[in-house]
Amino acid sequence: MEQCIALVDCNNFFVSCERVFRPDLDGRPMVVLSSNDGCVISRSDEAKRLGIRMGEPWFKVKGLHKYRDVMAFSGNFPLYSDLSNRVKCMLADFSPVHEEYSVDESFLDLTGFDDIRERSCAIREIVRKQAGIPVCIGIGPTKTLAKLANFVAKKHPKSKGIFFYNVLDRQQKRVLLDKIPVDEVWGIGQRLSRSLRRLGIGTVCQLHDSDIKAMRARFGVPMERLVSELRGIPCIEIADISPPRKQIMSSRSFGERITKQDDLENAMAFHATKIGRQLRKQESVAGMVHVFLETDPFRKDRPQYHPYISLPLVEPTSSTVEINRYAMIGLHRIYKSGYEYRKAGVCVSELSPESLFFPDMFADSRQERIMKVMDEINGQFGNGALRLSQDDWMHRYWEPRKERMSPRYTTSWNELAVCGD
DNA sequence: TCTGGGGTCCTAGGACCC
DNA sequence: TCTGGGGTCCTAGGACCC
Repeated sequence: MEQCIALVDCNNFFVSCERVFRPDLDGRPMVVLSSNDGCVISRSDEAKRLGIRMGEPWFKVKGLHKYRDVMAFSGNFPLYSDLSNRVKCMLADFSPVHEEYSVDESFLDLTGFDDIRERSCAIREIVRKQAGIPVCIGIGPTKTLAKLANFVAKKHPKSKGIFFYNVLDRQQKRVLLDKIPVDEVWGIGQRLSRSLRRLGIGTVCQLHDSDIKAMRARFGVPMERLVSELRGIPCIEIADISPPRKQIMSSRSFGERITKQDDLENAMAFHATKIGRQLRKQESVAGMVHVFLETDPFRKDRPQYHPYISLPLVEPTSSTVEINRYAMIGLHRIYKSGYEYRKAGVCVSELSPESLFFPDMFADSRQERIMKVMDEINGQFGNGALRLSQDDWMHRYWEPRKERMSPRYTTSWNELAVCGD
C-alpha cells in the first residue's frame, strides 16, 4: 500500500497566536520580532504583501514610511509554545502515528485511511475552532512531497488550504513541479540551489527528472534520497517517537553591551539553570559543558573576541549546581576585560540517559536530592522561585529588550485574558 | 632530484532546518 | 543606537598509526 503522509503547518504561526487574543488585528499587517526585537521572524499575509522579508532587521523596517501601519510584537515564546502543544494534542486524535517536526509543523501518517480528504477538512476546522489557529495541509506519498504539497496549499487560494499530490497524475505533476523553484524543496538551501542552477536545474521538475546517479556522485547521498523522495519513493521515515536531544544549548544576545565579569556570570547562571532543567526533564546527563562569549560582529570599529571553551565533566550530571560550576570555570578562563560583549551562551553535549549511568557508590547524592526539591518548588511556584544565587533576576542587566510584548495570556495567572480584553 | 599508502578518529566549520 | 535562538547532519582535513 502506498504511504500517505500529511504535513500540517500552522499559517504564520507566531502572528496567528497573537491574533487568537487580539481578533481586532485580523486583516492588519503585523509581524513578530526575535529576541531583543532584532529581526522579523513571523509575518501576517498583509505584511508579506507589503514586501517585508523574513529575517529582516526591525530597525530597518520600522524607519520606512511604507511600513508605518505595521504592528510589531516582541516574541512571546511561552504563549506560542503553549498554543503549539494544544494544536499537537488535537492532531494526535487524527492519526496514531505522528511526528512533531517543529513548533508549528507536524507530519501525520494517514496511510490506510479511506477518508483522507474529509479527515483533512476536519483537522482544519477543529484546529481553527478550538485553538484559533489556521493551518494548511499538504498530502503526498513521502515527507518531501507532503512538504511541497503544503507549499502549494499555502500559495494557491483555490486549494482552500488542502493540497493532495498525486504521483500518478503525470499532467498535474508536470504543470505543478515546473512552476516551483528548486529552492522550495525541503533540504535545498541557498548554496545547493546555486550549484543546481549552475547545472541548469532551476525547477522542482528539473530536479525530479535529473540523473540520480550523477546527482549522488556530485552532491552525495542526501541529494540521492531527496530526488527519490520527489519521485514518490520514501527515504525519510516518520519519527514517531522523538529521539532525545544530543545537545542542549541556551544563549542570548544582550539588551545592552556587557563588559563586566559579574554580569556575564549572571547570564551564565541563567543559561546553566535552564539547561539543567531541560536535562532533567528529558532524563539525561551531560558529559561536556561548552561556554562561549561574543562581541558584536556588526561593529567592525570595535575589537572583536569570540572565545569558546569545552570542559569535560569529571562525572556526567544533570545538576544545575554542577553545570553552573563548570560554566563559571569556563567563563573565568575565557573572559578578558576591555571588550564589549554582545552575546553569551552555555551548551552541554555527550548526553546519555540517566538510567544508563551508575554513579560512583561513594558519590555525594545530595545534588540529586537538591535538584529534586528545586524542581518540585519551581514546578509549584514557577521557575525562578528557587534559584542559584548568581542567577539574580534583580541584576539581569543583560536581559534582552522586549518592548512590544503581549501578555502571557495562557501561562501566567496575572496576565490571563479577561472578557472585554 | 628523491619523501608510501591506507585506514581510523576527531574536530571545526558549513549547510540546512524551523 | 538597532541584525534571533536552537537544533541536526555531513564533510574536509589534520593527526596518528601501522
